[in-house]
Formats: sequence, C-alpha cells, structure tokens
Amino acid sequence: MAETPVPQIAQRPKRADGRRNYDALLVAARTAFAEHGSDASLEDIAHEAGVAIGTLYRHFPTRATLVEAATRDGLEVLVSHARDVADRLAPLTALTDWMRHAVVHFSTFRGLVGILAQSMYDEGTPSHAMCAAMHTSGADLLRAAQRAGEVRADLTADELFGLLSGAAWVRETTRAGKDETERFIELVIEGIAVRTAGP
Amino acid sequence: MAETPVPQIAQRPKRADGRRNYDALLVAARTAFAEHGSDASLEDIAHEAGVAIGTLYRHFPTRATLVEAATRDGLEVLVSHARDVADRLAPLTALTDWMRHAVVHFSTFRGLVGILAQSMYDEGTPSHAMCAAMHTSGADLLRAAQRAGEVRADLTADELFGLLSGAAWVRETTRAGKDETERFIELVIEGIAVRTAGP
DNA sequence: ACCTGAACACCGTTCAAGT
DNA sequence: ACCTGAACACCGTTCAAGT
Repeated sequence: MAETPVPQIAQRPKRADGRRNYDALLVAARTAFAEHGSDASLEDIAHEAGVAIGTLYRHFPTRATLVEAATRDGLEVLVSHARDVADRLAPLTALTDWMRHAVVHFSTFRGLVGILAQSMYDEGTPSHAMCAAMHTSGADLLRAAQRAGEVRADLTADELFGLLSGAAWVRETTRAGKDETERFIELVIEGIAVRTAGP
Repeated sequence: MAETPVPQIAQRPKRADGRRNYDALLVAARTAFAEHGSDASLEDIAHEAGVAIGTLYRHFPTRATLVEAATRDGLEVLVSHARDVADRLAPLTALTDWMRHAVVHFSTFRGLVGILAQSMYDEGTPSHAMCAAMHTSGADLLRAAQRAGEVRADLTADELFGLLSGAAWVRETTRAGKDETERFIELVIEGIAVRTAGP
C-alpha cells in the first residue's frame, strides 16, 4: 500500500480558553507576518497574543501550520471568487480578473508565495489542500478561456501557476505598488493571450 | 552633502596564507550555497575550508559579502556575454539569448535571485555594483531591440529585470529542468515581443 | 484539555590571545 | 597581517509541572 501522508492542520479548540488563545494567536500571527514576513519571531507572536510559547506550539506544532491557519480564509475567498467570475464574466476576462486577485493573495506577506509554491506539489504539507483547490479553480478558468480560443491552447495549468507565482514574488520583493503590479500582470497576460487580428 | 554609502566588498589578501584561506572559503561557499541555498551554515563552510569561524568573518564580515565574492565571476561573464551577443546577433535574438543566460545565472543557487533583486536598487549592498553593471547590459540590449521595432517600445529596463527575476525565482523554487525553463522564458518573451503580421 | 516557563539545542557573531 | 576558538547572544523547540 502507498503511504498516504496526512498533513497537520490546526484545529480550533472546543474549550473556551483554548479557543480564545487560538484566535489571539492567529491575529498576532497575521500582524507579525505582514510586518516581518513568514519567518517572523514565534516568541514575539506568542507574547503579542498574551500566551506562553508552549501554547503556541500546542495549537500550531510547526510554523507551516500557523501560516496555513493564518492564510486559510483569504485563500478560500480566492477559490470562491473563481466560481463567481466564471458565472458572471466572459472567459478571458474571468481568467485575468482571477489572476489579479491570485497575485494579490499570494503576496499577502513576504515568504508566503514560496510556501504556497512548495505546497502545491508537496502533499503532507499543511497548505497542500488549499493549494490543490486553487489549482483546480485556476485550471477551470484556463480551460474555459482556451475553449473560447482566447488563450493559447498549449498553456498548462502548472505553467499558469508558475507565471502567477513569479508575478507574486516580484510584487513581494520589490514591494511594488498597485500600478506596477497591474502593469506586470498585463505583460504576463500578453504572453498567454491569443492576439486577435488588427482592423 | 549626500551620504555616499560605501558597500563592503571582500578583498583577496596579499599574504600567502590569507590568500589560501580566502580561496578555500570561496570554494567551500560555492559548494554549500549550491546544496543548501544562500542561508547555508557559515560554521560548516569554515569547517569545510579547514579554517576557524573567525577567519571566515575576517575575510567576509557579512553573509552578503561572501555571496557577492562567490558569484562575482559568474556575473562578470554574464556582463561580457552581453557585449558579445550585441556584436554577433540580431537585436531580438541577442536580447533573448542574453535573457536565457541571465535566468540561469540568477538561479545559480536558492536565494541568490532574492539577494540580487534587493541589491539592484539598494546601494551600499555588496552586490550592487555588479547588479548595476547587469542593469546597463540588459538596458542596452533592450534598447537595441526596441529601436529595431522587435520589442514593445513601452517596456522599461526595470520591468525587464522584474520578468527575468521572476522567471529565475520560479526556476529555483520548482527546481525546473532545462526544458521547463526554456518554455517558461519563451512565454515571457511572447509577452514583450512585437508580433509580426501573419502571411 | 489546556497553560506555563524553565531548560536545552543550535548557530550566528564577537573578541582577547596568539603567531 | 592573519588565525584560533572560547564566550556570548538569540531564538526555536521540548517537556515536566501545574490548573
């Protein structure tokens, strides 16, 4: 039988005091990650949340589980956003709109896109489930745009995520503003879109 | 008067024993970086080179100076390669050929492209001088291709380096092989090249 | 079931003593 | 001018004791 890796995913505790600490840790973690990136001090996060370091480790046995829990909601929004645009917008418009949102979410804080890129193909990683869901979302939008003949047919979903991750990494490392990010994504889209004949 | 930041650059010692250690440290560093990325253990590098940790710090006061010294030669090759292709090849071919080489050099080891992207716009960083030279090389090739009408005129050199760095980052994080890298760069080029009219 | 914080481990960095 | 390695500092991680 093949080994089925079971990734550690943080569970929100049932007891009231545990749940309070769990929530406070997530708030502190999101703030710390936003300011110092994914390698922010765990000691500081625990202190900011008003708990001892052992409590942090009890709820989040590894840094990756804390990152996963801190980003889960945002990425869930991204997945449901994909269904939304697929219903409301034309295929290419839907895809590019979703790509813009994906790049923003992937670069929520410094280091996140690296963790997500890793988790995409590594089962047994806390963020893998969410990454697989995003992969499906992106692949669906891509396929629709390709069926409509608006995106080059030879582009794979993996390549799409390579482009998205690369754009997100550039955004996080250059601390690019809204305009530069928009422009950069535009360049990427030019590379994958099928150019319609001029007038 | 404006502050002129003077970046620390490692100097090859004049005394024979110092030079031996300096060289041994560079060899050990290149091996360690290739295997463990830019955050490889400095203790291990010193041990591998057969010197005490203090000797490493004497020659390379910061990790950034060691990275700079370990990558200087390779990036010099890249800069002279730019002059080479500018003389030998047609503008767009020269640019794309150089882009391929740049992506490979930028992803020599995990973490390098992040350091270079940082150094590009941060004077006072050891790698800044080499990054500025690369920036000039790339900008020259880009300008020539734009004059020939083969690359979109509105692309800036900074955007070109964003695309190159992004591609290098994807390569280093996905440990992509030669074919995937080639394909990925092709997608980027499609986005910046001016499409010639079909037959 | 959950919390605390001392204790341990690891590694980067400095510096006094040495050649 | 260069080398050594003990000492210090910092931080991640564990775990025995407690509620």
